[in-house]
Amino acid sequence: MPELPEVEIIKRSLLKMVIKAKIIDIKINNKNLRYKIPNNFSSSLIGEKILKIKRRSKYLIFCFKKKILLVHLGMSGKIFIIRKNYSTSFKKTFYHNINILEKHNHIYFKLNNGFYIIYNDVRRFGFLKLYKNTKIKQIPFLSKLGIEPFNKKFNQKYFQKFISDRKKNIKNLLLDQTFVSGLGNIYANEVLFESKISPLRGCKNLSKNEIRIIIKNIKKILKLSISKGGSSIKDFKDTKGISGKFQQFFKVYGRQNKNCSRVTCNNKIKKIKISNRSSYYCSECQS
DNA sequence: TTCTTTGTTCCGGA
DNA sequence: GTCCGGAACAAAGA
Repeated sequence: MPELPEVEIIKRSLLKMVIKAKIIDIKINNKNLRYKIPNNFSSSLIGEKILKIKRRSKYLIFCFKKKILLVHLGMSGKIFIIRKNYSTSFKKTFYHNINILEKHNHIYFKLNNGFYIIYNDVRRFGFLKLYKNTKIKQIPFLSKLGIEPFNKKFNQKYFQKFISDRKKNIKNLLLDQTFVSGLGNIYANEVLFESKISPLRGCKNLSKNEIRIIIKNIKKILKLSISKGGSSIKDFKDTKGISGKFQQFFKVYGRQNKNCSRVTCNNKIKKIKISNRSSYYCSECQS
């Protein structure tokens, strides 16, 4: 699932390979993503040069001269950068030895530097939206977002001020994108495990030290994941290889009934639902 | 056929 | 007015 670290890795790959390139053709196989791709999508983008690529939370932002393309990968969205002759079928293409199923390649961007950008999405919960003559801060999806976790202003003072009149539990607080933007369910679980805090704790009852630890671990785990993801992409061997690498990294997510990752603990990881989202935690280590 | 998965939005109740 | 959580939504695989 693409969360902030995965999106950051994709952005870095794109920066290396397609920055300053011009879009010379677009092929749309399926318009029905989260939001339907409008009819003028291709004609609006063909001829445009990719001037900047940014990330905000889990959103990718492609900047053109007077247009912005906003991309959200949803649950299963992927972006492939590939060098391929347009006349050849993509059906049997391998990318880092991953077989790309043409069935789920919804949009191809052909660039003037020999590369294609492919938007692939099995579940089609992701979306691409084009904005004309709009500033990044004015885009509705981005204007409501809270602070980025790596921002220095995401600190103790900010945290304490935000929770002063909140009744939420800490798990829901971490998922609240107006509080901090970019944490998803997986990393919220991992951060709380690392911080030894129960996901059910009311955020108002957290001590100063616990808040300090949570902030530290958010930054630490996201950074670690970016470094792991970056290196593991190189090592991907096949689809099994991917899940293996990711599972290796998770200490609590998806580990219900398995032993707690802390060697000093003999407890089993519990799985509960908090606000309809799966929460994994150790009832011994996290309180 | 039903359940699960995600981020986002909407809505009713407090 | 604002906060909170539940439900709905998108699609597909198990």
